[in-house]
Parts: sequence; C-alpha cells; structure tokens
Amino acid sequence: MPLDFQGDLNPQQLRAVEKCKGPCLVLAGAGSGKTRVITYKLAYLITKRGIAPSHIMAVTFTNKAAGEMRSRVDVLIGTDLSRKGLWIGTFHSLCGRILREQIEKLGLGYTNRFVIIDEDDRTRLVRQVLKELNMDPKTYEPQKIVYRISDAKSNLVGPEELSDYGYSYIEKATATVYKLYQKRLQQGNLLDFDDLIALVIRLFDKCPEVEEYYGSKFEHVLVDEYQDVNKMQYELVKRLSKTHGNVTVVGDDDQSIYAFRGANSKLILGFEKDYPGAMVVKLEQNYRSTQSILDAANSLVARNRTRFAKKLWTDNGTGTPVHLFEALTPEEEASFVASSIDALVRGGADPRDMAVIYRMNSQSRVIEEALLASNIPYQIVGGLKFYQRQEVKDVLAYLRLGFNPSDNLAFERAVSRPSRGFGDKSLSELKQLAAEHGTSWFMALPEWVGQAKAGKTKDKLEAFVDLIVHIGAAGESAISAANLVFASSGLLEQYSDEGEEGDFERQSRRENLGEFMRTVDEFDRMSEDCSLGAYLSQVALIQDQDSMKPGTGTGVLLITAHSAKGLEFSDVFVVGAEEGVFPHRRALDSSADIEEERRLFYVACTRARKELSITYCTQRTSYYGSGFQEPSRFIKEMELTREKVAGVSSRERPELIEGDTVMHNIFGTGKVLEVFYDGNNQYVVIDFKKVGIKKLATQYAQLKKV
DNA sequence: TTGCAAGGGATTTTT
DNA sequence: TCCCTTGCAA
Repeated sequence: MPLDFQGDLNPQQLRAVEKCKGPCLVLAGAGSGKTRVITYKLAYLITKRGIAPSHIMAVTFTNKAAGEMRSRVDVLIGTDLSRKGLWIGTFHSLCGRILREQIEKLGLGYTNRFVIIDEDDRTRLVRQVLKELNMDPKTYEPQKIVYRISDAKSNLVGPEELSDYGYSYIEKATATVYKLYQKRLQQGNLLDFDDLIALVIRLFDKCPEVEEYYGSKFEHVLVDEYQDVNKMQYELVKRLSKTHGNVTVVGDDDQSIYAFRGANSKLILGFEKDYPGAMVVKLEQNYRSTQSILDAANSLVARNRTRFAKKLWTDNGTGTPVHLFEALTPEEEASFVASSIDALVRGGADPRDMAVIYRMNSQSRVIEEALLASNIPYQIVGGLKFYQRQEVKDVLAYLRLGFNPSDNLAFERAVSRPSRGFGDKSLSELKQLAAEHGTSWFMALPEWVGQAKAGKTKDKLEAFVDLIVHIGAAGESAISAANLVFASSGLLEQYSDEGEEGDFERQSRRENLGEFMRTVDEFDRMSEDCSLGAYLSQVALIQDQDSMKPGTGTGVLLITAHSAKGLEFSDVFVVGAEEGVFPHRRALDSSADIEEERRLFYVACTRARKELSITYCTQRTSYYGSGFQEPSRFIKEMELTREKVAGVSSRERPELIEGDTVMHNIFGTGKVLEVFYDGNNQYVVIDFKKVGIKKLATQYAQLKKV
C-alpha cells in the first residue's frame, strides 16, 4: 500500500512530520499517536526528501520502543530501505556503538573490547571499593553511593570535580569512592550504563573531529520520550544537532516519571529557548480512551504547576464513568478486582486486554492470590529479570572473563561458581599478587596456582584457567564460547537432577540455562556479527528477556505504574489509591515529588481504553504497623463527583459531602453538615430530622445516601 | 570455605 | 510480611 501521509495523519501530526528543517518539539499527550509521528517522519524524510537512512538517527529509551519503531518503519517503507544504515536504538546502544568504534581515541586506556556492566555489578564494584578503602558499608550504604555517582555522571560531573563539593559525610564519601570506582572501571575496561553516554561526550570534547564526524553524518536527529532525558542525554542531542539544527523531539511533560533517575523534565520545557525558532506542535487528540477517562485525567494533571497546558480530547465518545471502589482491606480490594474481572471475562472480554496497576511491586501478592482463587489467568511484570538471574549471570561471567580477562567482577563470580575451594582468604592473596604485578586478578591467577600446593583446589583452578583461555580463543563466535562454558564449567552439574526430587528452584534454574542457550543460538542465527563481543554488548543492554508486547501475554497483566507507561488496555484497575501508597509516603513532604506521583497516577489512568476502575482501602497493614488510610488526594482531584462515578462500594459507604441527605438505620434521615477527619478516621456531622445533630464515624455508621 | 539461620530494612527502575 | 545481608558454626 502506498504511503498516505495526508490520509494517515491528523493536521497537527502532519505538520510535525513535514517540518524537516530546523528544530521541532512535539508535545504528544497520552495516546495521541506519538510513535506514529516519529515513524512517519522517518518514512517521510527517506521517501519524500531523499535523505539517506544512514544520515538519520532515531533515539529511544527502551529496546522495546526501538524495536517497535524499527518494525513500523519496515512496514511503511520496506525492510530493504530502512535497514540501510538507519540508526535506530536506545541512547545506550547507539552510544555503545560509537564507543566501540572510537573509544581508544579517548586515551584513557579503554579498548574496544570493553564490557558493559549492569546495576548489580555496579553495586558490587562500589562494595569492593568501599572494602578497599576500609569504609564500612553500613555507614556508607553502597546503594546510596551508587545513586550519587550515577547522579554526578549524568550531570557530567567527573570524579575530580565532585571532591570540591563534599559537605555532608555521604557526599565526601561519594567523592572518595567515585575516584577509585572510576579507576577500577578503567583498569577493568568496564563501562557502566552512564559511562556509555558520558564518555561519548568526553570524547567529543577531546576530539572535535569525532564530534564533527557524527554531527555531519546524522543530518536528522529524532528523539522519543524527550521528557525523560537527563542532562548528559540532552547534551548529546545538542551536540549532534549543533551544525544543522534538524532535531525533532517528541514527548509529554505530563508523563515524566523518572526524575528519581535523573530525568529532568525542565529540559523539555526549555526546548524553545535552547533551540530558537523551534516549531512547537501539540497533539491533544487522543485515540485511545473515552472522554470520561480523559476528563478525569485532565482534571488531575492540570493541578501540576510546571507543565505545558494541554487538554486531551477524543472522538471516541463519553463511555462509562470511571469506577470508584472503597474496600476495607487490601484483600477485599483484591477480591473486588478479581470478581470484576471475572464478570468482564464472562461477558466475553479478553483477560489479556486488562491490567491491574499498582504503585509498588509488593502490592501484587494479594491481587495474585485473589486472581488465583478465581481461576483468572494472569501475568506479573517485574521481579527478577531474565539476565539478572543468578544462573544466567554465572554463565555470562565466564563469557565476560574470557572476552576480557581484566574484568575482576566477572572473575570473582566465575571463580566461585561452582565452588572451587577458592574463598576470601585466597582471593585476598591473589589481589595482593595482582597489585604487585599491576595486572588483573585473573591474569595473576596462574602464578598463584603455581605457588599453591597440589590438591583438589589446585586442579580445579588449573582447569578453570584453561577454560577461560579457551573461551577467549573461541571468542570469535558467541555460541562456541557458550558451548564451552556449558561443557566444562561445572555450572550445569550444580542444578542437575540428583538430590531431592521436585526441587522447584533447581528445575527453574535448569530451564533458565536452557533458555539462555536458546537465546545464544538465536543470536547466532539472526545476527550479522556473531562474535562474543557483539553478543556481550547486546546482552548487557537488554534487561528483560520476555519484552511485554501487547497481546502476547497469557492473562491479566499485574504491573507497576512505571512499567505500564507506553502500554494500553481495554480495562484498567488502579489499586491502592491511598495517601501513603499512591502518592507514596516518601513523596508526601515534597511538592515536586507529589507532582511526579500525580503524573504517575495520570500515566496509570490513561492506560485505559474503555473502562477505568480506581480502588482504595480504608485499612492497610504494612510492615510499619496497621493503620487507617485516607483515599488518595488524586481521587478528589479527578473530580469524580458521584454522578460521574459508577459502581460504588460494596458496603454502600459512598463518599459523603456537605449537603448530602443520608439515611441511618436507627436515626432515620438527615442532612450532612460537615465532613472532617480526626487522625485517620473520617467523621460526619449530621442533622437528623428526628434526633437532631449527631457526630458519627463514617467507618462504622451504616449510612446510605438518599 | 561454605552453608544456614537470624536480623534489619523495605518505592518506583527504560539502560 | 518478606527478602537480602551478615555473622556464625561445621
């Protein structure tokens, strides 16, 4: 079918697509066809403007988004055309690609055999560094330090610059740790996620000709989810588009929910200033939800102060009012959700097109139990990602070490799994030796083994050295390297059948290893470059194996609001809409944090196409004790007046407001004079016709609205 | 060295 | 309530 830009796009979308010269900001509300704009713009540039695909860069944040964009472009203009050198990918993967070609020009000792480490390794490295510096990890929490280092890096603050700040003890500690941490990374030829981008910018600073090269190679730069960029990503985009200014960014400031990770939504708000003469297009027509849902969502997010004014509208019709349900306990809430879903399914709805969205992963358990009891198929997103699993990381450690023998993190893991009688004591001896020679731990190992007295440990370690060397030599192909690990590492045997039957964990680990082998096999068949190096850099940037494509699930999706961004469902249940849960209690005392929680709630609600149900509990028990909850302020802010709310509480305890006429079992009818709270309890003052004015706790009084 | 048990801490998490 | 880290015993 021929590409029909006029027919497929609405006027605003078309404007953004046809704007080829100069900067362009597309403010795309939820469900307004943002991906469509990017993909059509790519197609437009290539087919209508004759831009070579290799001169275009399209950047996203997730592999899933990148993959989706790629396949949609394929559909629009055909695979042959779009595969010809078009750079579509995540910030991290594209920067990784640049560094793979250019990192040696940095002159910091990195080589193009660098390995990318994940969150987990990053924390472990900080732990190692703390130990080395004799700093107590209890006083200096590794997580916090990791967070601070990451924050510094993403603001382009180097290890030397940070020491100048150091006010609080943790800041001083961070500065100290940061320096050694970065040194260890360099020595190990390792890059953390932030380095991928930060080092590209350092490279541009150091070698202007490299910056120039990429700046002129990419005549057009397109960025998705621009509200989520942090300072260094922003800087990268700016550098790449410096000469030509052909930059298109698409985003929604109302869906900025990653500030806690350094995303800075002020950057999208300042786009017009940063890129003078920018065209600004607002996409406000929503193609996803009903007007009822949008009204509620609009009213909610309009309370935020720092935002571009936007108001979503739709042709989809009013639809059913938003449902609101008050439960006594999380269990009751869960059973309400389960029975509602059950009713929908009986009515012919597809559970795979529904989602239960919550603030915290810990809320999933109760829901899961209720769905289980009702025999409703479900799927939980979150928990341990495939490549984070111990057994998978173990295999990867062998591969990494074979590829890059300087990788001490991989060494530490591989050498102890399976156990070879090489523990803490031996390791510190080895470290000593390595330090003397100025080599990595693995490279010092043969000497250490040479000094060791004969025995099982010695034999095992000799075999280990042998294996790693072989992996390195087989390194031209990922699959042969992986086969070596499976054949000789002894990892597989750890999870073999012997021992207690029905060991669930063991079995699942075995299955994961099998799955791992399948992914290597697939990589071998599908990739142009099947080398171990290519494999490792791909794997490092993919966190979840089973990326959640709509419709591929097996049942109702249980998911956090964060992970739900970008997805849509026919029916959505947002649970735990309580003060302290959603908004989260850690956000309560900062207005900036509350605004982010509000956006998060907005994201959750705008996932729904047809029906949105919001539920909350009045009593919730958590680890810090049980307590009474107030409904989330966001419920009020959505202005769900009773006429607009369907399906109230099972207990028939409607929210009361001043002026309501109510019915009490004993006192008869009366008028509500006042609603107030004392602690966590809600009270009403009612003027009863027969008995006069009474103060009642709504929780206990059986009140019916008349 | 390693495995197990008790204790402390507990948002969210694209890469 | 649950999970991860740490400390202790075999």
